Amino acid sequence: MLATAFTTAGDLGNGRSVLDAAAPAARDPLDDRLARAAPRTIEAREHIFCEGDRATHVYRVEVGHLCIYRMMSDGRRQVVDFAYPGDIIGLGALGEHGESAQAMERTVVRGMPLATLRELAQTDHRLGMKLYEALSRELMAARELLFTVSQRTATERVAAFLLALSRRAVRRGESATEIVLPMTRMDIADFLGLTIETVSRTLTRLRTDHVIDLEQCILVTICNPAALAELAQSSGQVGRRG
Amino acid sequence: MLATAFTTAGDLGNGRSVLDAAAPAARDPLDDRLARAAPRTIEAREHIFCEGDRATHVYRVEVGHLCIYRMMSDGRRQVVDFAYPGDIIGLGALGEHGESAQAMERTVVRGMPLATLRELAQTDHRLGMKLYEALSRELMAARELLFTVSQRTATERVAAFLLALSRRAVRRGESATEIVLPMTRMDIADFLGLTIETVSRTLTRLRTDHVIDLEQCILVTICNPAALAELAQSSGQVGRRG
DNA sequence: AACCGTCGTTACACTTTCTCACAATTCGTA
DNA sequence: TACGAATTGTGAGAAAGTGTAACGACGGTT
Repeated sequence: MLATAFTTAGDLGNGRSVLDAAAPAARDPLDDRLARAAPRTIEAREHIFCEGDRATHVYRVEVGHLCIYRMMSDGRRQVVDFAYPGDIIGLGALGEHGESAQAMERTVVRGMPLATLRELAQTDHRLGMKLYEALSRELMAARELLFTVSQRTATERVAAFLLALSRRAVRRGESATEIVLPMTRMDIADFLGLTIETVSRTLTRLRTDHVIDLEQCILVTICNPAALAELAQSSGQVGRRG
Repeated sequence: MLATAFTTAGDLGNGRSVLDAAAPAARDPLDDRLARAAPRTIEAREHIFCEGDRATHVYRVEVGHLCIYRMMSDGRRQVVDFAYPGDIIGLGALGEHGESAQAMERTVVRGMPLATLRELAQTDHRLGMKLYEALSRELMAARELLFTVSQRTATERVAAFLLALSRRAVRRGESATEIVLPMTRMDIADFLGLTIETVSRTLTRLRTDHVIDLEQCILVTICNPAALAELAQSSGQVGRRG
């Protein structure tokens, strides 16, 4: 499912998608191989791999959700991405992993040894290109997130985040307006470069403004997608060059 | 020079370097090819390519400096990287460029058509791997910058930025303490997610604290590298989890 | 069922950074 | 060399987001 491995981060943007075109539904050697791989179950809060671990496999998420993050020595954390079913993780690692991958709930993945992947890529140039493209897409996603975190206000970030999850849900054939947040407020905060309080406050304000509805902290209903999109773009102006 | 194409962004971190090991000085087919390519001169403020342009070449900087950035519809800008001599740019682009590349002064690059690159990569797997690695390194760099912008204070960001430039200068055989800033304050601000005023103020404070010395806005002398490194790590604490 | 720990929400004081205004400096050009 | 334009530096007030703390809701355990 490389073609569908768009990341949350990549979707934070303004809808522009450099690489959207030409996503062939053709059989994928990586897909085939992964389908035959043995599934592996990770319990909630456990890690598939950690920062600094030797990179041995790439994984595809089958069931559940993962949080991909990096830690700083003083405890500050940057969530780099959330992995959903169909997403491939561990692609960028050379030698050792630069991030940790933690299951947010009980999660099932299928893994494929890097050595095998390398062999396959050498014989099948199409696969090689696909890997390159997937990595390139991750780079785009990282820069999109960088943009969001660096230039946007708290409201814009949260709104963009919800819209990203919405688009992603649609891509999986789920509802665009009923969004499940499998991650904690802390995860969201560390993803968007905010504090949990600000995330909470912002979500509350979106609710009182009737842009979204919140149930049990986990289920978000987008009541006013247009307003949400508006907020994601330019909040109440902001930015010296607004 | 793929092996030396570490980016400013990638150096912002705490010195950890996932990929430092095994940088073979061996002949590189990409290098060979680029060395034979015709040089192209770009005047100050002109672009090699712009966001949305069809990606046709990868380029290696020979002389001068480039600013790689993305624009948002409302004018906000995110500088993604600064390219120095030896750096390769345009690697991640698939189809069309996701960023613009602007010369900060008169700059010379050598370009290589993507088609040629693709051909070479198909026959030479070593090159294919190198390209993949270079892209992976760019991803790491992007995430490092994300971390910096997302989690660090203004002082930490500026300090980390100066240290990154210093390391980079060393790598090119230049002085570690005498740093030239070929970019404007605006470029730095848009790189670090700050305003020019904050960048200016922060630099001034570093100077009054005798951590650095400033001459002509462009030449920075690091007087106290240890203090600068200290500031880059954890400023005066800050961060709820400090 | 009561307890405990975790997570999320809310309020308020506080800090950092931003915005705006203007002075000083630098650079390019005449 | 002098001028004008652009860039950079500085200060004061405003705004956004943070830190702290208290409280409530939820889920698992005994």
